[in-house]
Amino acid sequence: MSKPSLPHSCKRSPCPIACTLDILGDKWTLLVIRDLFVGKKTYGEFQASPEGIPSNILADRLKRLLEHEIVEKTPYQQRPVRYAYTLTPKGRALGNVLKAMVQWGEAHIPGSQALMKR
Amino acid sequence: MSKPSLPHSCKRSPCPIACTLDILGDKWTLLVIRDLFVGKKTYGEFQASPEGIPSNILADRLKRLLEHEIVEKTPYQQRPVRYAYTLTPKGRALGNVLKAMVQWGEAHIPGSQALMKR
DNA sequence: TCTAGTCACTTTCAAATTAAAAGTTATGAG
DNA sequence: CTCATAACTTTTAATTTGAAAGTGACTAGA
Repeated sequence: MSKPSLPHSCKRSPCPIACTLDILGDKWTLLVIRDLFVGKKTYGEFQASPEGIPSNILADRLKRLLEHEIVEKTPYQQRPVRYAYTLTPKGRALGNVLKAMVQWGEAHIPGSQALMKR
Repeated sequence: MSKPSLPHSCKRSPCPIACTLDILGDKWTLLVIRDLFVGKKTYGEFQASPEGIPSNILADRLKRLLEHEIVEKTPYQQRPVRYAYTLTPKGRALGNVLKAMVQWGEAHIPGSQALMKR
């Protein structure tokens, strides 16, 4: 017994950065979370964002975020049933990550400009 | 003339989060930057990190980080020539992004524990 | 000189992921 | 019926990733 089998989500190492990237280290996940932060709630609204996330990727990412309890899904109407996604406290805690990225992007990437309020 | 052609690095939209993710939105890039923050400098040191980045991916990411002037490469010896990578000011400015990820990971991912100093 | 070893990559190729587009399901409106 | 909408799912091709082996420039040792 050499590898002590990392608990839970930590797939590669116990480093919190590696663990975080195992969940949201890709091109799309944090954009969905950004959308939730600015008040978007539905599948259609996420799809309508200017970056144009592919539909299958969106479905996959929402599923992962649900599994990790970063977002919640509740029906906002019956017949036909339609869903609203919202951030959990765990998801809202990602605000600082987004904020740091906004700051870095605005300071260092020419042409980037904040759309996010706050 | 409908699409005003986004300047420079902004591939998908002018949102600073999207622009930032265009550069470092993947599973490995921020781990290399983490390594640089803790003082690792050489290709071999990056490869030796516990997550085990594949060699071709490491080469690709270092190239991208050089292109974006997030890291610099300088020979630290001749005959045979060997290189040291270091963060530029632009790269060091990513400290807040890493810090936010460490905080979130430690608070929300069971089993994750900081290895990074400060 | 021959052999082994180190470092910093590069190449190869199979497997996994992503992207684009079209299709599905449930339902209401006309 | 037929059309429209929201929320997905499926299909298929293209791209990216990962694992492993290979390369080039040397150095040190037998």
